[in-house]
Amino acid sequence: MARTTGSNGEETAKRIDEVALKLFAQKGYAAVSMREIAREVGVQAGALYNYSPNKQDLLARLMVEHMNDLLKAWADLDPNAMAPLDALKAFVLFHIRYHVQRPDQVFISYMELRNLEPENFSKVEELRRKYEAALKDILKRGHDQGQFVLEDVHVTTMAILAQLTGVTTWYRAKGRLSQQKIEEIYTQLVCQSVGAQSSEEI
Amino acid sequence: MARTTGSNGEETAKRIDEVALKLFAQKGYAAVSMREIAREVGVQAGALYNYSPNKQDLLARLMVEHMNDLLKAWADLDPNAMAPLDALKAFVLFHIRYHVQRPDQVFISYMELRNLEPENFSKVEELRRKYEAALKDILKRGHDQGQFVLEDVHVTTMAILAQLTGVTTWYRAKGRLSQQKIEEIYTQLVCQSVGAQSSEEI
DNA sequence: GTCTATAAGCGGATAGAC
DNA sequence: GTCTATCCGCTTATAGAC
Repeated sequence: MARTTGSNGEETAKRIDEVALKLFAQKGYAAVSMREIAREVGVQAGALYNYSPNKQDLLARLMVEHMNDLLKAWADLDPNAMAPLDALKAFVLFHIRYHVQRPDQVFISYMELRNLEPENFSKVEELRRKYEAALKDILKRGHDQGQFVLEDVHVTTMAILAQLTGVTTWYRAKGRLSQQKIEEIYTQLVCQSVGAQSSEEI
Repeated sequence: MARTTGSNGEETAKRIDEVALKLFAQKGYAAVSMREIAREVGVQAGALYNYSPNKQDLLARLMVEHMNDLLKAWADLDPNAMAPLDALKAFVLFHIRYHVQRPDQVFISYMELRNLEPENFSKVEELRRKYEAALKDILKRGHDQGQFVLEDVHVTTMAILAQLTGVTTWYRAKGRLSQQKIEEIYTQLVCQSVGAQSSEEI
């Protein structure tokens, strides 16, 4: 079993993150032991501590990195240049596609918040708020310009986010509906929910 | 500390459920120990096993009882007698009010599913599907009668449920908005999302 | 960078006294 | 019905050899 020769730090680091992510998403942070992660990576438990000072840091790092990636990916679309309705549609598509491609990252970043120690919680929460603000800005712009019919920007933001994030709980690649079809359904649903047309004026 | 005299089985049973529910919701099932539950109840850990054969059963019982209560409460409203739009509004109000009154029960019944052993999971899942079917039936009736504009009954059901359940993640009794105001916002949002008017024809 | 070995403690669960 | 005491496996994390 000992494979000191041929060991490869970078490869191990990558595998630890992959394995930890998968197991945390599957069973929950508290239910997964460092030994279990190590076993699946193919190293002994002690070796994990070359990459994270402790279990908590491993979780926090996964979550922070995910949130940063998410924010960057959204910012790369340059959404501020879009009209509110276009931006809203872009957000719906972006959010669903991001979920479908990285279900585990998205899942733990919502589910494992309560297992973060206060300091780490604050970091992740700040990034989460930034992501929420992305949708909030779109709704605010659309509301201010009279294009969206909604009662409260904040509540509507939270409602739409919960709705979109919920896709992870039931989406399966081999399911009844194609991903594209699901995107269409959600686009229509969200546009309708803010009183806008999803597919007119093409 | 020993208080054998004056012990009271029924009272203890109730307190165990209350405490376990609170702690499971706060920290997650796997992160809560039987000792911690016992401490908060005011008994020794061994005493808990007079009420549940093991920790898993304690969780499963809380979840099954909650789902049964939820289904009964909804059925008591006699929703089948209502027109689709009225039934949809009733569902929105019911779901939000139920969440706000029993946030912990609702929370664990969604979050702790993955910590249930297969047999218990099946039981809870069946009850969950029944609850989902309640909303699904409303949407189907409204769609069949041409009152709702929606692409897919199942996906729309899951989307609305996720949206409504999401209220627990941010609702606070002392928050900016009254519960009634939040109910209004969600009613409008949901009605709009299925292409129906929330407040016309009164 | 990884291993083995181990520290130090907490986990679920049980037995038997009262 | 509750307590005390206990079994024993598993937990995170560290130390030091290679």
